[in-house]
Amino acid sequence: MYKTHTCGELRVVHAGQKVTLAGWVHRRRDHGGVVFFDLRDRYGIVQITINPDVSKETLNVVADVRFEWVLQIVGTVQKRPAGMENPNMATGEIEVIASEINVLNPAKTLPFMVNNGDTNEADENTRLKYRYLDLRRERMRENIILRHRVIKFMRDYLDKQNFIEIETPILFKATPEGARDYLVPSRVYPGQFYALPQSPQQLKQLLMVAGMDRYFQIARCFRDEDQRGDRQPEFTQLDLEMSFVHRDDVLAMVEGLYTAMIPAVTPHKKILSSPWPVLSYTDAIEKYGSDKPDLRFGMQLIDVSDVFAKSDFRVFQSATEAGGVIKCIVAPDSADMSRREVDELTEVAKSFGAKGLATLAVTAEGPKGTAAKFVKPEEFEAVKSKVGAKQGDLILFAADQRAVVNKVLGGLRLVFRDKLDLADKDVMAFAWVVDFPMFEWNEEEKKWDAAHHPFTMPKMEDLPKFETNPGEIFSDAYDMVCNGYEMASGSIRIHRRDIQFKIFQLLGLKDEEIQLKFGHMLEAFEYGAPPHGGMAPGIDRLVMLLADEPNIREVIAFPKNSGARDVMADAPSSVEPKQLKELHIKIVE
RNA sequence: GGUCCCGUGGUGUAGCGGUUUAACAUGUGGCCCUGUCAAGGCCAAGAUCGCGGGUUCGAAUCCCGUCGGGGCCGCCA
Repeated sequence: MYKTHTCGELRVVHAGQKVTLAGWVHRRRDHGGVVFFDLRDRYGIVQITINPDVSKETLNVVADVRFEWVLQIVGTVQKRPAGMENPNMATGEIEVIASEINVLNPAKTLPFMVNNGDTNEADENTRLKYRYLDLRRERMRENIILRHRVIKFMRDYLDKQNFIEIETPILFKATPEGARDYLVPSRVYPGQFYALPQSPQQLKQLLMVAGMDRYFQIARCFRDEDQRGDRQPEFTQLDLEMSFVHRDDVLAMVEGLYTAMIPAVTPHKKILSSPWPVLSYTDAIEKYGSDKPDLRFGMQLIDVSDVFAKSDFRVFQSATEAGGVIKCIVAPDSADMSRREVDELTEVAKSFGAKGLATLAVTAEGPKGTAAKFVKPEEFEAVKSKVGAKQGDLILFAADQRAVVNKVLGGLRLVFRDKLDLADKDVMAFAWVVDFPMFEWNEEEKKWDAAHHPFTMPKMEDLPKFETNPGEIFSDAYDMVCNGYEMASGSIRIHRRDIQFKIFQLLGLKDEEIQLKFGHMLEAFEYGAPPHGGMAPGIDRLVMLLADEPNIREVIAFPKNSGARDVMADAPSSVEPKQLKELHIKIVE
């Protein structure tokens, strides 16, 4: 070993000991005669003191030393002289008086500073290009360590619950449904491809058929879709599956895991309510305008169609006549919002599909806002009392088809959350959303899509609707949500061949196609498949929330940028013609 | 695919039609300094303002295009 101790562990009890340390030069303070520098490793920072009275030689060595040089120090731990302690440092009561310094490796001038906390943070592309330097920063190091603790806790907890960790293949089979696959060409079979798994869904179900009973995996998943702050081309899920369970058994298991984990890994985070609230999908959409509601604050959507049933306001009239609804949210203390701010909100509303945005400000002089002159006094009073608006509040209306109204107001609700700082970042508002529709109508392709995935068990009592109205079939799917993010998604699965076959047919797959793509699943269900279900909590998003980070790139060691590029290694990149030839691939310009 | 925002020394910002030879901080180089901890002091180097075109007597500044980055919508079984 190059060292006897880590930089973070030395305390007064070590005083008098001769130690050897190795690490990076975090800062240096050169007084000409005496020189201090802070040596850093993963475990902390310690002050090294070069005193010419102790060793003239070390002073010469250290003259050239700059930021991020890698040094080995031999020295003696000393309690600092009275008044020289640094209470801001864990090791601030001691210092190491160097007797010998070895330069293990010098460093060029850095493209950005790694020792200045979050001030002057470099452009993200620069950080990603030099990710190995970026990861030296305290914030990144803490995020990566937190991520490790989360995964370690999950492994230990699930192990105690009789789960076993099983690896599944990364090279698997393309699926026609769902996200775009990342394909891997086969050298051995010209024109054929593996696909990287969008999730180990099929494999974990087959492990249940195999009698493994309780499976989990820290699973990498790949989806070739456009990026977001909370979406990467490859991401990590805690994939798990259980046999002989009903929905509530799965929920209880995962809720138990998270309820135990949060205080253990991030004691400062508070879980809003325990047990977690359970919302139906329909309730979530109607009350919060989202299937992943942020429950840290109110501002629920309120249906005021009845209040404006006889309204003279054209916008309201035409919405109700077309079979739509009028709903609103109440923004507290926002009546004095400027015209410009309201215009901005209107733009936001339009981006979610609204044709416009009507507002009513409750002021001392009566109603103000874009809808004020169209609303009768009795309507104003009625809506005020129905939504509980008080003076100073701003009521925002959306009038359109129900789905549009919910989406628009749901979006605006989150804008006000951020604008008015309504949500405490240290609160984790976990909840379950249950009873999802089984299918969604795909208007573009004029066919039914699976709302969750095609292996989800429909509600048994809805089975007769297969022939009549598939849109009214609900499923045993469930989501875990927290603070406006979908944190996990799962379902009770189909374990019967006949039901599974029917689902595929309804999704528009031809019989031969079903056999070709999913024959292995159907066949497996004929050899004694147990009832089973599971879910897959996202690890990146969870760590992002726990670390108070604004996007998941900050909790992934080597993430892609929003264009799905690795800017450090510069991938994807061209390959040698020889490689292409072996893979039987020709590039078409 | 659509839309909005951002590109100024190595890094982070200011400047937003004319005393700007583009300012400040930090970093870099040099000198001074034996108790600092974001050490301090003095000096110096370092940016044709992403790129291309246009408007103008004059463009970092206004307009158009393009490239790069980020957010949102679509997409994400």
